[in-house]
Amino acid sequence: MDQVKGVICNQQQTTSSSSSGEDQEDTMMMMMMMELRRGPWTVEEDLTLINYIALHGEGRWNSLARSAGLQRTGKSCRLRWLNYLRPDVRRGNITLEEQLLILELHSRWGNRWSKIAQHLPGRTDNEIKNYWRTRVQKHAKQLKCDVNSKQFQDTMRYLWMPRLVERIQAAAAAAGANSSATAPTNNHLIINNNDINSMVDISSGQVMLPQPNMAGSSSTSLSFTPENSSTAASSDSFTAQFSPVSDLTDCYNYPVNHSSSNQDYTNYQANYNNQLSCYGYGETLTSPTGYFNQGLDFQVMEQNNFWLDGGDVSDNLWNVEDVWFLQQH
DNA sequence: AAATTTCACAACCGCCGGCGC
DNA sequence: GGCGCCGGCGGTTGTGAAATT
Repeated sequence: MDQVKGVICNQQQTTSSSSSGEDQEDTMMMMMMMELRRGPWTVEEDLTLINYIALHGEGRWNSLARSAGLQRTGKSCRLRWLNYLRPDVRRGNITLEEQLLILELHSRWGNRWSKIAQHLPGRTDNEIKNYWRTRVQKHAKQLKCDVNSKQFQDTMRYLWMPRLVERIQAAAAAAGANSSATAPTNNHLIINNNDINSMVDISSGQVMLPQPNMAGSSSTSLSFTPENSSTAASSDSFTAQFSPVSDLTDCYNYPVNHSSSNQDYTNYQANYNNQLSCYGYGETLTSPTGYFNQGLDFQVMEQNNFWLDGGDVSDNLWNVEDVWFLQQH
Protein backbone atom coordinates (compact mmCIF):
# COMPACT_ATOMS: atom_id res chain seq x y z
CA MET A 1 0.00 0.00 0.00
CA ASP A 2 1.96 2.87 1.18
CA GLN A 3 4.43 2.33 -1.45
CA VAL A 4 6.20 5.53 -1.82
CA LYS A 5 5.29 6.69 -5.18
CA GLY A 6 5.70 9.99 -3.54
CA VAL A 7 7.87 10.75 -6.36
CA ILE A 8 10.79 12.77 -5.32
CA CYS A 9 10.05 15.77 -7.29
CA ASN A 10 12.70 17.26 -9.36
CA GLN A 11 11.69 19.02 -12.44
CA GLN A 12 8.63 16.90 -13.07
CA GLN A 13 5.73 17.94 -15.19
CA THR A 14 6.18 21.62 -14.88
CA THR A 15 7.48 22.09 -18.32
CA SER A 16 4.12 22.00 -19.99
CA SER A 17 2.19 23.91 -17.43
CA SER A 18 1.75 27.55 -17.80
CA SER A 19 4.19 28.54 -15.11
CA SER A 20 1.62 30.76 -13.57
CA GLY A 21 3.11 32.89 -10.92
CA GLU A 22 5.26 32.36 -7.94
CA ASP A 23 3.43 29.46 -6.41
CA GLN A 24 4.79 27.07 -8.89
CA GLU A 25 8.26 28.49 -8.89
CA ASP A 26 8.39 28.49 -5.13
CA THR A 27 7.16 24.97 -4.98
CA MET A 28 9.71 23.88 -7.51
CA MET A 29 12.44 25.66 -5.63
CA MET A 30 11.48 23.99 -2.41
CA MET A 31 11.20 20.65 -4.05
CA MET A 32 14.59 20.89 -5.65
CA MET A 33 16.21 22.07 -2.47
CA MET A 34 14.50 19.73 -0.08
CA GLU A 35 13.54 16.78 -2.21
CA LEU A 36 9.93 17.15 -1.18
CA ARG A 37 7.76 14.11 -1.34
CA ARG A 38 4.40 13.85 -3.02
CA GLY A 39 1.67 11.28 -3.27
CA PRO A 40 0.13 9.16 -0.54
CA TRP A 41 1.17 9.81 3.00
CA THR A 42 2.88 7.09 4.96
CA VAL A 43 1.92 6.09 8.47
CA GLU A 44 5.17 7.55 9.73
CA GLU A 45 4.43 10.88 8.14
CA ASP A 46 0.94 10.89 9.58
CA LEU A 47 2.25 10.20 13.05
CA THR A 48 4.87 12.86 12.72
CA LEU A 49 2.29 15.40 11.71
CA ILE A 50 -0.19 14.38 14.40
CA ASN A 51 2.44 14.47 17.12
CA TYR A 52 3.79 17.81 16.02
CA ILE A 53 0.37 19.42 15.92
CA ALA A 54 -0.48 17.91 19.30
CA LEU A 55 2.55 19.60 20.74
CA HIS A 56 2.64 22.87 18.85
CA GLY A 57 -0.78 23.36 17.36
CA GLU A 58 -1.67 23.92 13.75
CA GLY A 59 -1.09 26.83 11.44
CA ARG A 60 1.98 28.31 9.80
CA TRP A 61 2.04 25.25 7.65
CA ASN A 62 5.22 25.86 5.76
CA SER A 63 7.29 26.36 8.88
CA LEU A 64 5.38 23.55 10.55
CA ALA A 65 6.38 21.20 7.78
CA ARG A 66 10.01 22.19 8.13
CA SER A 67 10.06 22.10 11.90
CA ALA A 68 8.37 18.74 12.02
CA GLY A 69 10.92 17.36 9.63
CA LEU A 70 8.32 16.49 7.05
CA GLN A 71 9.49 16.57 3.48
CA ARG A 72 6.17 17.93 2.38
CA THR A 73 4.89 21.31 1.39
CA GLY A 74 2.95 23.27 3.94
CA LYS A 75 -0.07 22.97 1.74
CA SER A 76 0.21 19.23 1.68
CA CYS A 77 0.44 19.10 5.47
CA ARG A 78 -2.53 21.35 5.88
CA LEU A 79 -4.61 19.30 3.49
CA ARG A 80 -3.65 16.04 5.11
CA TRP A 81 -4.52 17.37 8.52
CA LEU A 82 -7.81 19.00 7.60
CA ASN A 83 -9.12 16.29 5.34
CA TYR A 84 -7.88 13.19 7.05
CA LEU A 85 -6.03 13.40 10.33
CA ARG A 86 -8.10 15.90 12.27
CA PRO A 87 -9.75 14.08 15.19
CA ASP A 88 -13.22 15.35 14.42
CA VAL A 89 -13.20 14.54 10.76
CA ARG A 90 -15.89 12.15 9.62
CA ARG A 91 -15.49 10.09 6.50
CA GLY A 92 -17.74 7.78 4.54
CA ASN A 93 -21.42 6.93 5.05
CA ILE A 94 -22.95 10.20 4.11
CA THR A 95 -26.33 10.03 5.77
CA LEU A 96 -29.68 10.87 4.28
CA GLU A 97 -29.80 14.00 6.36
CA GLU A 98 -26.43 15.05 5.08
CA GLN A 99 -27.42 14.29 1.51
CA LEU A 100 -30.47 16.45 1.93
CA LEU A 101 -28.37 19.25 3.29
CA ILE A 102 -25.87 18.97 0.52
CA LEU A 103 -28.52 19.08 -2.16
CA GLU A 104 -30.29 22.02 -0.65
CA LEU A 105 -27.20 24.01 0.09
CA HIS A 106 -25.71 23.31 -3.30
CA SER A 107 -28.86 24.49 -5.00
CA ARG A 108 -28.47 27.64 -3.00
CA TRP A 109 -24.80 28.29 -3.16
CA GLY A 110 -23.50 26.24 -6.03
CA ASN A 111 -20.01 24.84 -5.80
CA ARG A 112 -19.20 26.68 -2.59
CA TRP A 113 -17.94 23.51 -1.02
CA SER A 114 -16.33 24.99 2.03
CA LYS A 115 -19.41 27.02 2.78
CA ILE A 116 -21.56 23.92 2.42
CA ALA A 117 -19.15 21.98 4.59
CA GLN A 118 -19.63 24.48 7.39
CA HIS A 119 -23.15 23.15 7.75
CA LEU A 120 -22.01 19.55 7.92
CA PRO A 121 -19.85 19.24 10.99
CA GLY A 122 -17.00 16.85 10.56
CA ARG A 123 -17.34 16.76 6.81
CA THR A 124 -14.72 18.37 4.66
CA ASP A 125 -15.25 20.40 1.57
CA ASN A 126 -13.22 17.80 -0.25
CA GLU A 127 -15.52 15.00 0.75
CA ILE A 128 -18.65 16.91 -0.16
CA LYS A 129 -17.12 17.84 -3.46
CA ASN A 130 -16.26 14.22 -4.10
CA TYR A 131 -19.74 13.14 -3.13
CA TRP A 132 -21.25 15.60 -5.52
CA ARG A 133 -19.04 14.62 -8.37
CA THR A 134 -19.30 10.87 -7.94
CA ARG A 135 -22.96 10.53 -6.97
CA VAL A 136 -24.93 13.48 -8.14
CA GLN A 137 -23.12 14.10 -11.36
CA LYS A 138 -23.29 10.40 -12.07
CA HIS A 139 -27.06 10.56 -11.97
CA ALA A 140 -27.11 13.61 -14.17
CA LYS A 141 -25.06 11.69 -16.64
CA GLN A 142 -27.40 8.70 -16.44
CA LEU A 143 -30.33 10.96 -17.03
CA LYS A 144 -28.49 12.49 -19.94
CA CYS A 145 -28.72 16.02 -18.76
CA ASP A 146 -26.35 18.63 -17.54
CA VAL A 147 -25.96 18.78 -13.78
CA ASN A 148 -26.23 22.55 -13.91
CA SER A 149 -29.30 22.59 -16.10
CA LYS A 150 -32.53 23.98 -14.82
CA GLN A 151 -34.40 20.75 -15.35
CA PHE A 152 -31.90 18.72 -13.40
CA GLN A 153 -31.96 21.19 -10.55
CA ASP A 154 -35.74 21.15 -10.54
CA THR A 155 -35.69 17.39 -10.62
CA MET A 156 -33.56 17.40 -7.52
CA ARG A 157 -35.66 19.97 -5.79
CA TYR A 158 -39.08 18.62 -6.57
CA LEU A 159 -38.42 14.92 -6.66
CA TRP A 160 -35.23 13.87 -5.03
CA MET A 161 -35.24 16.15 -2.04
CA PRO A 162 -38.82 15.42 -0.99
CA ARG A 163 -37.98 11.76 -1.34
CA LEU A 164 -35.05 12.20 0.97
CA VAL A 165 -37.21 13.89 3.54
CA GLU A 166 -39.65 11.08 3.35
CA ARG A 167 -36.93 8.52 3.79
CA ILE A 168 -35.49 10.34 6.73
CA GLN A 169 -38.83 10.41 8.42
CA ALA A 170 -39.65 6.84 7.49
CA ALA A 171 -36.35 5.69 8.89
CA ALA A 172 -36.98 7.60 12.07
CA ALA A 173 -40.43 6.19 12.44
CA ALA A 174 -39.25 2.66 11.80
CA ALA A 175 -36.25 2.75 14.03
CA GLY A 176 -37.81 4.64 16.86
CA ALA A 177 -35.60 5.35 19.79
CA ASN A 178 -32.78 3.27 18.42
CA SER A 179 -32.38 5.25 15.28
CA SER A 180 -30.24 8.19 14.45
CA ALA A 181 -33.42 10.21 14.48
CA THR A 182 -35.70 10.20 17.41
CA ALA A 183 -39.32 9.30 17.07
CA PRO A 184 -41.52 12.20 16.23
CA THR A 185 -42.64 14.09 19.25
CA ASN A 186 -44.62 17.24 19.31
CA ASN A 187 -44.74 17.11 15.57
CA HIS A 188 -40.99 17.39 15.34
CA LEU A 189 -38.57 14.85 14.10
CA ILE A 190 -35.19 15.44 15.59
CA ILE A 191 -32.41 14.26 13.41
CA ASN A 192 -29.77 13.70 15.97
CA ASN A 193 -26.89 12.26 14.11
CA ASN A 194 -24.18 13.11 16.58
CA ASP A 195 -22.98 16.04 14.60
CA ILE A 196 -26.05 16.93 12.64
CA ASN A 197 -28.78 18.35 14.76
CA SER A 198 -31.52 19.00 12.32
CA MET A 199 -35.20 18.99 12.92
CA VAL A 200 -38.06 18.09 10.66
CA ASP A 201 -41.39 19.59 11.51
CA ILE A 202 -43.87 16.87 10.70
CA SER A 203 -46.84 19.13 10.39
CA SER A 204 -45.23 21.79 8.31
CA GLY A 205 -42.57 19.84 6.54
CA GLN A 206 -39.84 22.21 7.54
CA VAL A 207 -36.28 21.17 7.99
CA MET A 208 -34.41 23.28 10.44
CA LEU A 209 -30.69 23.47 10.09
CA PRO A 210 -28.20 24.59 12.64
CA GLN A 211 -26.25 27.63 11.69
CA PRO A 212 -22.52 27.11 11.60
CA ASN A 213 -20.58 28.18 14.63
CA MET A 214 -23.66 28.95 16.58
CA ALA A 215 -23.88 25.83 18.70
CA GLY A 216 -27.43 25.21 17.63
CA SER A 217 -28.57 28.48 19.02
CA SER A 218 -30.44 29.30 15.89
CA SER A 219 -31.49 27.43 12.87
CA THR A 220 -32.15 27.65 9.20
CA SER A 221 -35.04 26.16 7.34
CA LEU A 222 -34.80 24.35 4.09
CA SER A 223 -37.09 25.36 1.34
CA PHE A 224 -38.72 23.38 -1.37
CA THR A 225 -41.17 25.87 -2.69
CA PRO A 226 -41.13 27.31 -6.16
CA GLU A 227 -40.74 30.74 -4.68
CA ASN A 228 -37.54 29.63 -3.15
CA SER A 229 -36.29 27.61 -6.03
CA SER A 230 -32.69 27.53 -6.97
CA THR A 231 -33.06 30.53 -9.16
CA ALA A 232 -34.81 32.62 -6.61
CA ALA A 233 -32.81 31.97 -3.51
CA SER A 234 -30.27 34.48 -2.52
CA SER A 235 -30.22 34.91 1.19
CA ASP A 236 -28.22 32.90 3.65
CA SER A 237 -31.22 32.85 5.87
CA PHE A 238 -34.22 31.14 4.53
CA THR A 239 -37.52 29.73 5.66
CA ALA A 240 -40.04 27.92 3.57
CA GLN A 241 -41.71 24.60 3.34
CA PHE A 242 -42.04 21.49 1.35
CA SER A 243 -45.22 19.54 1.40
CA PRO A 244 -45.93 17.69 4.61
CA VAL A 245 -44.95 14.12 4.24
CA SER A 246 -47.98 12.85 5.98
CA ASP A 247 -49.97 14.10 3.05
CA LEU A 248 -47.63 13.40 0.25
CA THR A 249 -46.22 10.10 1.23
CA ASP A 250 -48.37 8.30 -1.27
CA CYS A 251 -47.06 10.42 -4.01
CA TYR A 252 -43.50 9.64 -3.28
CA ASN A 253 -44.30 6.05 -2.70
CA TYR A 254 -45.49 5.45 -6.18
CA PRO A 255 -44.63 1.82 -6.89
CA VAL A 256 -41.73 2.06 -9.18
CA ASN A 257 -41.55 -1.34 -10.68
CA HIS A 258 -41.93 -2.86 -14.05
CA SER A 259 -45.47 -4.02 -13.51
CA SER A 260 -46.81 -0.56 -12.98
CA SER A 261 -49.42 0.29 -15.50
CA ASN A 262 -49.90 3.45 -17.38
CA GLN A 263 -53.18 3.95 -15.59
CA ASP A 264 -51.48 3.50 -12.24
CA TYR A 265 -49.11 6.22 -13.02
CA THR A 266 -51.79 8.46 -14.42
CA ASN A 267 -53.70 8.11 -11.19
CA TYR A 268 -50.59 8.67 -9.23
CA GLN A 269 -49.85 11.76 -11.22
CA ALA A 270 -53.32 13.12 -10.69
CA ASN A 271 -52.97 12.48 -7.01
CA TYR A 272 -49.67 14.22 -6.98
CA ASN A 273 -51.27 17.18 -8.73
CA ASN A 274 -54.00 17.35 -6.17
CA GLN A 275 -51.64 17.10 -3.29
CA LEU A 276 -49.34 19.74 -4.54
CA SER A 277 -52.14 22.12 -5.34
CA CYS A 278 -53.17 21.88 -1.71
CA TYR A 279 -49.85 23.33 -0.74
CA GLY A 280 -49.72 26.16 -3.12
CA TYR A 281 -48.05 24.50 -6.03
CA GLY A 282 -50.71 25.59 -8.49
CA GLU A 283 -53.57 24.12 -10.35
CA THR A 284 -51.67 21.21 -11.70
CA LEU A 285 -48.49 19.51 -10.83
CA THR A 286 -46.11 22.28 -11.49
CA SER A 287 -42.59 23.28 -11.24
CA PRO A 288 -41.32 26.72 -12.01
CA THR A 289 -40.80 25.59 -15.54
CA GLY A 290 -44.01 23.66 -15.78
CA TYR A 291 -42.57 20.21 -16.39
CA PHE A 292 -45.49 18.47 -14.79
CA ASN A 293 -48.02 19.68 -17.28
CA GLN A 294 -47.00 17.35 -19.99
CA GLY A 295 -48.01 13.86 -20.87
CA LEU A 296 -46.22 10.70 -20.06
CA ASP A 297 -44.25 8.42 -22.30
CA PHE A 298 -44.07 5.05 -20.67
CA GLN A 299 -42.24 3.49 -23.53
CA VAL A 300 -39.42 5.90 -23.07
CA MET A 301 -39.36 5.22 -19.39
CA GLU A 302 -39.23 1.52 -19.95
CA GLN A 303 -36.42 1.96 -22.38
CA ASN A 304 -34.49 4.00 -19.91
CA ASN A 305 -35.00 1.33 -17.32
CA PHE A 306 -34.46 3.47 -14.29
CA TRP A 307 -36.39 1.33 -11.90
CA LEU A 308 -33.57 0.83 -9.58
CA ASP A 309 -33.63 -1.95 -7.11
CA GLY A 310 -30.22 -1.75 -5.69
CA GLY A 311 -27.24 0.44 -5.28
CA ASP A 312 -26.61 3.00 -2.66
CA VAL A 313 -29.11 5.15 -0.92
CA SER A 314 -28.89 7.91 -3.40
CA ASP A 315 -29.38 5.54 -6.28
CA ASN A 316 -32.71 4.50 -4.90
CA LEU A 317 -33.89 8.03 -4.93
CA TRP A 318 -33.87 8.05 -8.65
CA ASN A 319 -36.63 6.32 -10.37
CA VAL A 320 -39.27 6.60 -13.00
CA GLU A 321 -40.34 10.02 -11.84
CA ASP A 322 -36.99 11.48 -12.64
CA VAL A 323 -36.93 10.14 -16.11
CA TRP A 324 -40.44 11.22 -16.70
CA PHE A 325 -39.66 14.61 -15.22
CA LEU A 326 -36.80 15.07 -17.57
CA GLN A 327 -38.65 13.65 -20.53
CA GLN A 328 -40.85 16.68 -20.46
CA HIS A 329 -38.10 18.60 -22.18
C1' DA B 1 -9.36 -16.40 -13.90
C1' DA B 2 -7.84 -12.53 -16.36
C1' DA B 3 -8.71 -8.20 -18.47
C1' DT B 4 -11.19 -4.14 -18.54
C1' DT B 5 -14.08 -0.63 -16.80
C1' DT B 6 -16.04 2.04 -13.23
C1' DC B 7 -16.07 3.99 -8.76
C1' DA B 8 -14.52 6.44 -4.71
C1' DC B 9 -11.60 9.42 -2.72
C1' DA B 10 -6.98 11.19 -1.45
C1' DA B 11 -3.92 14.39 -3.09
C1' DC B 12 -2.30 17.93 -6.05
C1' DC B 13 -2.59 22.27 -8.75
C1' DG B 14 -3.43 27.01 -9.82
C1' DC B 15 -5.67 31.02 -8.48
C1' DC B 16 -6.84 34.46 -5.36
C1' DG B 17 -7.40 37.29 -1.22
C1' DG B 18 -5.74 38.69 3.30
C1' DC B 19 -2.12 40.28 5.93
C1' DG B 20 2.22 42.06 7.49
C1' DC B 21 6.23 44.50 6.23
C1' DG C 1 0.69 51.36 -2.67
C1' DG C 2 3.74 47.42 -3.71
C1' DC C 3 5.57 43.08 -2.55
C1' DG C 4 5.92 38.56 -0.79
C1' DC C 5 4.16 34.97 2.07
C1' DC C 6 0.57 32.19 3.63
C1' DG C 7 -3.63 29.88 3.67
C1' DG C 8 -8.17 28.88 1.65
C1' DC C 9 -10.82 27.46 -2.18
C1' DG C 10 -12.51 25.06 -6.26
C1' DG C 11 -11.09 22.21 -10.07
C1' DT C 12 -8.65 18.32 -11.55
C1' DT C 13 -5.88 14.19 -11.51
C1' DG C 14 -4.05 9.78 -9.93
C1' DT C 15 -4.72 5.45 -8.06
C1' DG C 16 -6.37 1.39 -5.52
C1' DA C 17 -10.55 -1.22 -4.99
C1' DA C 18 -14.62 -3.07 -6.65
C1' DA C 19 -17.53 -4.40 -10.25
C1' DT C 20 -18.22 -6.03 -14.73
C1' DT C 21 -17.18 -8.37 -18.98
